Amino acid sequence: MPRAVREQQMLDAAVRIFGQRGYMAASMDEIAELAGVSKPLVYLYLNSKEDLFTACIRREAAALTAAVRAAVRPGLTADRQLWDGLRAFFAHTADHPDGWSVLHLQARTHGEPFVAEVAAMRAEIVAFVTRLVAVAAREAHRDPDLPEHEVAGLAEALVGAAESLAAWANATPGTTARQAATTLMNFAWAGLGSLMRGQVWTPPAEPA
Amino acid sequence: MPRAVREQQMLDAAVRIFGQRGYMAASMDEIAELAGVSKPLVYLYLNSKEDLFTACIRREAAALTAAVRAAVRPGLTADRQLWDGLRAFFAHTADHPDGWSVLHLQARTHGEPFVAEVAAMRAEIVAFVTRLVAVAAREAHRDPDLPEHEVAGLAEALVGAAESLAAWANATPGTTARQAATTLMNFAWAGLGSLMRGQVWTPPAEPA
Amino acid sequence: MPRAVREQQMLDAAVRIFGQRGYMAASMDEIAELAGVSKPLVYLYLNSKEDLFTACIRREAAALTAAVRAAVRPGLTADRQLWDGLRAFFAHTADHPDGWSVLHLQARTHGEPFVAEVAAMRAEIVAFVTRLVAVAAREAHRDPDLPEHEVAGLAEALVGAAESLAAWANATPGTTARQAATTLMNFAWAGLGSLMRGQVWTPPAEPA
Amino acid sequence: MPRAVREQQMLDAAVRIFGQRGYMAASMDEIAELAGVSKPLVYLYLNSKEDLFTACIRREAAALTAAVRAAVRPGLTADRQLWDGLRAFFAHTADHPDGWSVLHLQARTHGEPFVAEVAAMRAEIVAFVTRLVAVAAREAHRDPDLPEHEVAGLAEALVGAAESLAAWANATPGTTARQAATTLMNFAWAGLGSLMRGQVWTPPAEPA
DNA sequence: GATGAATGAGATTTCATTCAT
DNA sequence: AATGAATGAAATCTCATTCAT
Repeated sequence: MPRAVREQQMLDAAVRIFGQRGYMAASMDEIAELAGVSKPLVYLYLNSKEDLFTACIRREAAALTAAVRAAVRPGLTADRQLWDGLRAFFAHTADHPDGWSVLHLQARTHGEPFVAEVAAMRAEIVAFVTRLVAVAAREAHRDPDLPEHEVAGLAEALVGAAESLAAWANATPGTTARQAATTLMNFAWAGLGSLMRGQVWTPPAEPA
Repeated sequence: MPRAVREQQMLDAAVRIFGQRGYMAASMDEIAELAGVSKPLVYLYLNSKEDLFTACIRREAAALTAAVRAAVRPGLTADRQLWDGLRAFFAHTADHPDGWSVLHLQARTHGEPFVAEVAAMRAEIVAFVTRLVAVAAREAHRDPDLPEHEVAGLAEALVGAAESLAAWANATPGTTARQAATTLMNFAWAGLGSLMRGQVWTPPAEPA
Repeated sequence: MPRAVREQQMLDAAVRIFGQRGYMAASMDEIAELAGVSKPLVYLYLNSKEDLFTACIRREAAALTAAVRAAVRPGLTADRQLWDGLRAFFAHTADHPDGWSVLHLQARTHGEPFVAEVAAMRAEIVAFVTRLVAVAAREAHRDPDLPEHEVAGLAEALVGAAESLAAWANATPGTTARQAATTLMNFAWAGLGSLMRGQVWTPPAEPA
Repeated sequence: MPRAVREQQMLDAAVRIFGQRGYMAASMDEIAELAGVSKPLVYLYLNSKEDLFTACIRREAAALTAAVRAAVRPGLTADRQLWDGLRAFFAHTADHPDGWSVLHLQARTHGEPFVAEVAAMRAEIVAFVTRLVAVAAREAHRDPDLPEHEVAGLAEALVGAAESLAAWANATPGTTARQAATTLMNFAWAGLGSLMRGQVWTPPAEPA
């Protein structure tokens, strides 16, 4: 059996085990067994547990961003782009729960190298959302512009909300990607719209 | 030295080590050493690594919910309650990064018993937020009511956004709890307000 | 059982196994079994295979130099000091063949850290012999002095001859430490004496 | 490429790796790679790691003895034969450090089969030196003859001194084969000469 | 003649956990 | 109440060796 095929089988198995058990609790024995190969072969192809985990992160991150990118058509309006992207995001995470667990849970809890790996992907998504918010602001002729730091915070909040809803949708039976996306669009787009019209929420004055 | 004090010292050490290394990478040796006691004593008081971790989760969850509860005054308006709660949340997570790491990262990545433990706390917070959304709907005389499933999704999204902002605020120097809360209120309250006024975002029709 | 005692038992076992099998072929399992303890205890006390081997080298080197030093009385003539030292050397290596194997064979074949460790001991012995040669030269009123580089080479040769004879004596039944020492003294002291009297061996001229 | 050539390339690589890493630390992978062939080919030609190491020992031993033998002309005086042999020995070991490491260090530290292999070569050299000592005794008309056991010990000591000086000369920059040979001749030949004239070193009487 | 693919066995090391005192 | 001493079990990783082609 050619090497490339075997390697994908190993990554499949590794994503499943890492996603369910976590990085440290996963054992190379178990991964090799699930992949249907011997342990030395895993080491021959993937070098070490750390490299194997990194390879999983990269593959799953690439798959997720590819799915989102494929769904978004740059010519459309900002809200339509966001809607399409969100649906693709929720659909992909629902279809690949172990991959999503690797990216969202496992990779972020096990030390710098992995955190950096997944942070790169997340930064890409946050940048995409930030771009959409800016486009929306332009479309709404907002004046003056939103401060940059504020935009970053908003994008961060939106992405966090999406991540959280992905887990919730997966755990709540009968919740489709379409519904999750609708909920988030209702929540976010109206909020953004209000912001664009200058309707900010003013915090109460601090007591002396 | 009385037992209760020793036990708290052990939990302090355990939260620090678990929060920084993760559940599996943390060693009982290191925890005992940091607590300044011998390992058998840790076992005498806390039984096992699993029990010790569970005790950590419970203590940190109780501390976080207590901090939020103490900040919220039931008599005030819904937005004021949410604002006060968010500020308390961001302040507490910023002040107890290891405890927050245990709750938000570690406990959710290491198997059922711990996931269930932290899910209970999260459910409590989501219920609190859900109550606030319902109150807001009543205050806005919204008619007809938002469907229950939709409210749950909104609360979930809001909590997720808050969790995400907590991590972002901790990682971005110069971002205070007050700023994080303001950003989130701007994002969320305006969105909720629009929703209350019936301004929903309508998804495009599916292609046949 | 107190720690110090157990540690010596482990070193005894380790010297035996290392001496017979070599550093790499020796397994920690075998050493632990011979010492009558579990493997983790060996690691608890001695840290690692490398540290354990280093500890063996140090202990055996200290024992050998102590034996030689104890036998030499500084007040006596140079030839008497050499004779006493050699007898102690041959006796000790005959009594501790595994220790001698560790020092002479194993430590010198397994990488820098160990080579350096045993080189320190050897340097001490070579220095002692060099001192004796210098004393002998003074006693013989040799004039002019032997060049320094030449003295170093002589000491090196003498120590090498002794090391070689130690192995030979151990492998040849019926050869006592006294006999080995006599052979070497006959060989070396006469040679030194001739040198002192200026009877050098002159190499033939090189052909052009 | 003809088999004999390939085999020599493999042995070249093996001697280098064995000489630098030691028998156990050397991996067949590395040897095959350095030889520029695949691992199965090494097994096809040389059978096993043990056989490969044995082949290395035999080749290097043959090369060393051949070099010495080629330098010695039987018709000359005993001291001239010794001098020529020593110079060839020091030159060869300096030119082939990995081969010398295999013979002098590695082969003697890794169990019976290899020890026996190299002992055979050493015995040949000792026999050659023994013959020279006997010739020298005849030339000096010594009477009575040196006891056989004593001659064996002297030859052993001389060979050991040479081995030791070889390592010393290699490690001391600026020391040529000629210088090492001169040092050893001065040390040894004068000693032998004295012995031949009956000037033995008499050990002190044992105390009761 | 030559190799890519594959593995059984065993190496060092770590860790949660328990006695005896 | 507290601990020094000790271990069974399992982790990652390496290596000599063999097929099928």
